[in-house]
Amino acid sequence: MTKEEFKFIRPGKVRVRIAPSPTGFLHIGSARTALFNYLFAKKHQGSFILRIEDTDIERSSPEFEKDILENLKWLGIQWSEGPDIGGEYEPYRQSERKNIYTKYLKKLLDENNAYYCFCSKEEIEAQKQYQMSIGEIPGYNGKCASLLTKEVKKYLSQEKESVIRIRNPLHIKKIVFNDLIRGRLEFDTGLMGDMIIAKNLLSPLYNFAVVIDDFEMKITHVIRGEEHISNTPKQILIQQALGIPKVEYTHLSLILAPDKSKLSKRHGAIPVAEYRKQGYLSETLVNFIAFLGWNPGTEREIFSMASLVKEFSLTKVQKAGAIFNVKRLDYLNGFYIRQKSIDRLTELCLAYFIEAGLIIKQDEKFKIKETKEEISLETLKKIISIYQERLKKLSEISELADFFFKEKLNYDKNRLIWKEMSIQEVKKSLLTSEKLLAKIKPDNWTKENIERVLMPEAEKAKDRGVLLWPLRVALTNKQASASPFEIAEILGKDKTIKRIKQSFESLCLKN
RNA sequence: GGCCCCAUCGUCUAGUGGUUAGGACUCCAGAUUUUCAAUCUGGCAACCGGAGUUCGACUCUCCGUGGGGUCACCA
Repeated sequence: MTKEEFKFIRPGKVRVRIAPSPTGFLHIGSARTALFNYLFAKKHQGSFILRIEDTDIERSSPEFEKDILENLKWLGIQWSEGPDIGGEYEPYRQSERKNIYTKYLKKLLDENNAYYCFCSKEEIEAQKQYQMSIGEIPGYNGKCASLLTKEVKKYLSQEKESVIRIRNPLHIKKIVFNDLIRGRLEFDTGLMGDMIIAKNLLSPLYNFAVVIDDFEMKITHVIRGEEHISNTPKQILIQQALGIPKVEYTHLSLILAPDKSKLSKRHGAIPVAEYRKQGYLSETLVNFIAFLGWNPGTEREIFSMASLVKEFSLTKVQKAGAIFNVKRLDYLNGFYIRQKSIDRLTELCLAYFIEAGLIIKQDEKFKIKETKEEISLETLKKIISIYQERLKKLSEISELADFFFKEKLNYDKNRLIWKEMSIQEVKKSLLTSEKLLAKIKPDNWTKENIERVLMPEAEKAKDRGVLLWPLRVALTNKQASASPFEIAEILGKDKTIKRIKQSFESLCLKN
């Protein structure tokens, strides 16, 4: 822990939260904010709270909330508090806390720190236009600020449309707070008009609900995206009107699209669920996201969640926004795939085979979809193991290994040809392979034996590819693949011989 | 436009007054290899500009420039 950070932290007392609104899927940006909050909490043995900010009923949806919860859990970012539902915690929801906001709203109104405003939207808009036209800063002019109680009551009883505004205390000229990443930040309150904090007693608006909740939930540190910097003075103003303590604010730089704009719904903000579907591992995403704007200051770059917790420090977070670099993500994912045990990797990959319609699962057994022939888990493991170090994303496995599950391959004649070989030479090469392989007894059909039989023959030519390339393509019909010995072993003697014959025949066809 | 934030290789970054400016990804070359990966070795590549402070600035200050955020009865 750095000295600066220490000033603000009492171990065990830290309480942080993430407060997503369920108006979209969990994307990388909010996942990172969640992760940093989580790491900070764990690092200081504190609490990490999930609060769903669904005060905007129009835009919120349970579908999004479900997505947020699921993917947070998948990433291993587990909240440590909330209504208990049998060993698990529900998140807090603002929609379930309305009476709390009402209480504080009434208090503010009673103490005359807030007031009803009956100005129409049109009126406000016109005023704004006018202010801008004469070069003034737009802001509410305070027309309703001095309404008599009698008048307010009258309008209210008439059900005249209204909102609740907070009174901007004139004696406060400047709002200053210390951002753990950015240092001292200062704002001029003169620039802020009396802001609307609620549509009515039952419908608080964002800035108000946040302040109340952070206070009620005893949040010590608010760690959120940079887009909230300008909300912070507003929230501090509300705290002061309410007479409640300030909390520590820290603003994380944004994750940027390749054009340096903010990652947004229409520009590259890919849902976490989508990465998951493509076959990125959660440990990849966690490691990757953590390093977007943070770095332990050493040269180590591979970190599990546990080691991240150990090393994490807010003060080491970069101030500038970071561009999301997919190439690096892929590299990391390849790394983590290579670390997986073959059992676990198989488990993960099977779903992709099934989804691609290559295999089906019936009564706990796997069958090749095309032939209904059973395929053992052992065989599937072998298939996956030979592609383990080639995989960048799990989803690639079905494309890479599809030939294991197909009866006939549509050979590309040219692909069977190695370098400058003629068709005749390719045919001869295939014949040689077939002849040699036929001699191997089925019981001895292992990759070692296959290699032992073929290699001496391949060595005879100055270029091993003369024998091995046509064979490999005969077995796979692919430009690139694992070694023919490994593939032949998995395919079995019969299928191997059959494929060599099929490819030979394809060479005999005109075009 | 107002207010605010930011600025080291193409990208993610280390660096807190004196360094051959380090690492990782990408890219390139070599080794290995039937192919593609993986792996190993090597290479290309950066302090936004200008003033100041200082014996000395990537580092501190100011001014530019550039990029970004935000200006709702959304969150």
